[in-house]
Amino acid sequence: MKKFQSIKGTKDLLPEDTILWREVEMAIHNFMQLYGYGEIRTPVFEQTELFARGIGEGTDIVSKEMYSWIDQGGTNLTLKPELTAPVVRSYIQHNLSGKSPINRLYYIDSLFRRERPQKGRLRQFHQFGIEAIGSEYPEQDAEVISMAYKIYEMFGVDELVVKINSIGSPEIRQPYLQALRESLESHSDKLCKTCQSRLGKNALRLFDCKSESCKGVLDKFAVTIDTLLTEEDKKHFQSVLKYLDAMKIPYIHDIKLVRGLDYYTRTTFEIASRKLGAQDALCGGGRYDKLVEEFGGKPTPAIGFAAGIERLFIALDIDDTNKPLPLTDVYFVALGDEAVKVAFEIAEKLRLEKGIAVTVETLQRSMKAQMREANRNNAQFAFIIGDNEIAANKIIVKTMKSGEQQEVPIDKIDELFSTEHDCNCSDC
RNA sequence: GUGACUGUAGUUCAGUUGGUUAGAGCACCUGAUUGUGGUUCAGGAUGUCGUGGGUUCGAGUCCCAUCAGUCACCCCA
Repeated sequence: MKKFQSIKGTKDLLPEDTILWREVEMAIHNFMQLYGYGEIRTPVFEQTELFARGIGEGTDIVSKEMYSWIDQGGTNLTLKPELTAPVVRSYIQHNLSGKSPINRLYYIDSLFRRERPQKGRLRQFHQFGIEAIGSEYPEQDAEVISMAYKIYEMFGVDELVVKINSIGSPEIRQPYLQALRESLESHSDKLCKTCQSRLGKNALRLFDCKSESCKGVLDKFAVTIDTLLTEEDKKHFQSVLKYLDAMKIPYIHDIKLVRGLDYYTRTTFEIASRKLGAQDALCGGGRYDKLVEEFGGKPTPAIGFAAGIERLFIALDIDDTNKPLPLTDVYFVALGDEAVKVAFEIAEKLRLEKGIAVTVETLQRSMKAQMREANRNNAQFAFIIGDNEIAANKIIVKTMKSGEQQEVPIDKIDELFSTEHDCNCSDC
């Protein structure tokens, strides 16, 4: 018999995991609300062309990592590999610019890229992120970058490194690439093999090379982008840095920080943590002042970031020992079918009227086995009911922690919870 | 797409130069306690040794292929 298993690079989240995921998601929702950002949810798939034009045909994402197919109607569709393009599409489609000149949006979502899985990289993975659409001013950059920083601070992630750079307007991209190639042409023999091929097809990525000898060559000979920035670009960038200083956000101005997606302009940034291994970027983002126009909207400046949730978990050092326990308030130990009937009735009443989490035995197990289950479920109380108790119209209430137990008349059960009880649940 | 390493019970892992019936801790189940968990004690079940082929009298162990996982490259969150 064939055993099915989840697709390579995808993960099941079991109850022990989802408790934590929900906590993290709730924290993100609360955080975003504090900054006045509204949640946006877009469909899991879009027209392939949206990503091809938004992210860029030449990028690895579009050229080899997308899950794309032709549907029965002949439309070319793609599971979303990132969210800026869908959000911008939605922004234009629903005319959000007409409702307000500034739209602050955030999302928590699943993304799909067909890459070889490794630490901090999956084929279905999760990101949260924000898109602030409408402001060209540096204070918007500062707001977005500070939010990325503050949310990691809130989660208690340490060893944060914020890298920031300006890559200028799209107009200087081509001249810069040309200048970069020219500056390195005569030294290309000193570069590693991958860098030699990068020089031709993806020159900006040269700066990511980890080889010491390549770094040396680059430091010595490579033209950096700041030499081509316009006065306005420079002024904008300096203002962003000034705001960050004022907010006491530490950063490194990394003139080698470039981002892979075509739509970025001016400010780009990245937050990394040493905890993560080779894929050390927790989040990345930047300005994309031309994308709305590119998609047929009015010229509208924007900036955002995207943050990997799985990578956040790695940075948080979550393991089995600090995972929260599954919780219930009451485990109903029921002996015999009459007892089960009564237990169901009482359980339902407590759930509805008192908001108490009650689990009723459904395996007809021995009392010993049921008690063990109560313990495993981390129940605060075991309610024990059998023929004797039914005859006396009582149930036995055992406090698991102390081991004490008392008989309580069935019609007085809800009084146990009449005042604020010492609830087990994670919400209170 | 490329490379390295790893696949043995639910889980974490032992398993000698190839040798009979493949083990341990934890978890699970039963009992000690006829209706009382978490501690203790006694016992119990559990495996197509990832899969397929090959070498051999004999393969968990050696060889080949394949699949899966992990990490790294490329690239990205």
